[in-house]
Formats: sequence, C-alpha cells, structure tokens
Amino acid sequence: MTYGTMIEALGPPTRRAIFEKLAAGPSSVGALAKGMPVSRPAVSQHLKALKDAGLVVEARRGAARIYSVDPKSVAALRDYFDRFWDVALDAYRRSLEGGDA
Amino acid sequence: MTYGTMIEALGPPTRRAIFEKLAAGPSSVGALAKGMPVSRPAVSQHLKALKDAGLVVEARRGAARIYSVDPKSVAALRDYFDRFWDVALDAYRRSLEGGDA
DNA sequence: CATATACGTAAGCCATGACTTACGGAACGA
DNA sequence: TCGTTCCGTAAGTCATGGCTTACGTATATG
Repeated sequence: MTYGTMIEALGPPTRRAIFEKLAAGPSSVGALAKGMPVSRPAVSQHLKALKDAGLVVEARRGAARIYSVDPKSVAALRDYFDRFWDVALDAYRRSLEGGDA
Repeated sequence: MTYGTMIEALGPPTRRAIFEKLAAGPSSVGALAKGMPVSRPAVSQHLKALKDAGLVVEARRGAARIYSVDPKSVAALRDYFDRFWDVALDAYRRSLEGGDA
C-alpha cells in the first residue's frame, strides 16, 4: 500500500521485468514464465510479492490466474517521485544561491 | 545511469532513508549518520551505492565530503513512472473494453 | 472417477548484501 | 610535526531472499 513497500518490491530485476511485462497487458502465470529465464514457481513467488505490495491484482478464470498491474499503484509511485522531485530541486536551488561559501 | 539501477539502489530501506534525508539538502557523511540507527561506515557504503547508481553527487569541502541528490536522476525516475503509467493505464482500459470474453 | 492442466506452497541450497569493527589516508589547527 | 577530525576501505559475520525441485490442490474434460 505504501510507496516504500512498492519500491522495495520493484528492486529485484527479475521481479521488475515481470511487472513491466504485465504493464503491456494482463497475463497468466504460465504465459509470463514462458519467456523468462526462471522457473514458473519463481514467477509465482514474485507475483505474490508484487501482490502483497499492492502493485498487481489477481483474477481467476477457470484454473488459470490472471494478473494485471493496478494502475493506482503506478499513480502512487509517480506522485511520490513528483513530490520528491519538487523537494530535491528546491533544495538544489537553495544550495546554489545561499550556499555557505 | 539507468532507471533500473536507480530503482534497485533505492530498494533497501536504510539506503532510501539516506536518499530522502539528502533530498532536504546537501549533507556530510557524519551529519547523516548522526540521526541513523546504523554506523557511519554503513552510511558511507550506502552513499557509494547511491553514487554508483547516479542518484547522488559528491563534493569535497576540506576534509569533509558533501553529498547531494542529483535532480536529473529524480527526473529520470519520475519520467519512467510517467511513461509506465501511460502504458499501464492504456492496457487497463483495453482489458476493460475488448477483453476477450 | 481418472487424467491433464494451471497454479501455489514447502523445503532446501546458496549467493548476495547489509552491517559491524579495525585500520589507513587526507585535510585542517596548534 | 603532532594530534584531531572526517572519511573510505578491508575483512568478517550473519540474516535475507531468490531460485530450484518436489509435492499438494483446484478446475476443466473424457
């Protein structure tokens, strides 16, 4: 739910790759694992982490599980870095002007 | 330099905390370590990781090293999630309309 | 009911890395 | 030069977690 948890969840490259694949559209676990260098259970574990972080949502269709990214989570991340950028830029300008030289 | 490296670098909570402290303004290593639950060398190691990722820049003033966040890196991160948001939202809408039902 | 598909979970292995203490070097002041 | 401050690096410890294989469970199909 918090941006901290999300950023932490997106750290591992493989997990971020899964998340980016999911951004292109919903997919099943098997389909995701198809084009990846890791096993299907590994993908499953990453999806659980992404789901716990609130980054993806799960839907069931028959025996399959369809995962898709939660747009709200991406919006939260975007807003976080927006605010961060404002603060950092402001501090940067202050360090240029007043400085202490 | 790449957003992937940056996100990966921001994963560890302690390191992200250091980065957020730095967003408020430039600081020396010792000053940063002052209000943190880890040792100064630990902070130093995190700063190296942040620097390697291109998130912070280092300046020298006497015997001290002043670190500050690189605004360009934050902009890169923000842009990444901006684009990501567009793609994800688009895919989300498509999954609502056409779907495949 | 039997089989196949699609998936999550358990258990275990092993590399990564976050943290510590100890040490060495560079910049200032007396 | 001597001592102090500020810092990076080396070496070592220990938990975390990413990955694997093996297994158990729910859903269709015959």
